[in-house]
Amino acid sequence: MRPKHTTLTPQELEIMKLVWQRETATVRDIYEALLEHRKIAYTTVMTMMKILETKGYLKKRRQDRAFIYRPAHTKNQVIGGMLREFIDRVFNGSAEPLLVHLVKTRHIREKDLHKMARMIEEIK
Amino acid sequence: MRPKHTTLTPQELEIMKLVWQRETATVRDIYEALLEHRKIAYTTVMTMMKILETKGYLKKRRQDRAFIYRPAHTKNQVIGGMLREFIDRVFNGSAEPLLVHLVKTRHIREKDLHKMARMIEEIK
DNA sequence: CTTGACATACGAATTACTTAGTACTATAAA
DNA sequence: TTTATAGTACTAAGTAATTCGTATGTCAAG
Repeated sequence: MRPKHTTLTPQELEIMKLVWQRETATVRDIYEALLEHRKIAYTTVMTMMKILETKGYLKKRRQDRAFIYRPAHTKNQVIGGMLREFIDRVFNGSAEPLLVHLVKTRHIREKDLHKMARMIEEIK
Repeated sequence: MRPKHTTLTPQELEIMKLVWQRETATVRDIYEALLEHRKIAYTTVMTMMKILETKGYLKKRRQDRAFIYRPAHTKNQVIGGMLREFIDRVFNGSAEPLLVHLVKTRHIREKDLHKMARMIEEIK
């Protein structure tokens, strides 16, 4: 059976970001990183990481007593998928109105656009 | 008390889009529009629109027997807020990596970037 | 006046998300 | 060997999101 949609929820994404930073991580690693910013229980982190494994975002492997987790996909793959889903849902699939928003709300500046134009030149 | 976060969920957004298109709408209007694409109960739509009113996205006014709903905020305001929230959550607040994604995945084309550059010129 | 159509009000059921407690196991230190 | 520590497994509970059913009221047509 297909794993449905299973998009990353906010808390799941927060954990994934930490794992991507590290390439590899234990529950304790992530637990301690999260603790810097907010109160959370160790078992909560464990549950989340187990869910992430079930959803196919993390792979685990036993090392001594603990599990070592690593990302199943690159950050670019996953973030790219989230971006596509967002554009589909909010902008009906076309990126141009998104860009209009970025420009009009000054989220993006002229010099960044120029930087992008240069980037396109390099790609092709 | 502050209204918490109350971001638009996917189904709520779907309804809001239809109301924005119409400026003003009854439950029946939206119900019939949604029916074109999927099976849904009239009361489901009613509940959703009531929630949208509670969250402050819709305003209602009685006309004869039925309520007439209208948007409490413009589409640009709300979509802009969603975009900002997305950028914060996924890209830690900076729009530039988002742009990089758009370019690399060919979601956005060179000519659109040029169009944007021209738009910036007009703004300032 | 009765009845059918159409509206709201209320509430319930299901699923997903988020958090965390308790029980159990294995290792390492005393 | 006993015990403290650090790990997993299992379970539960609360809230939000999504869907829809039943009860009820009102108006208009017959």
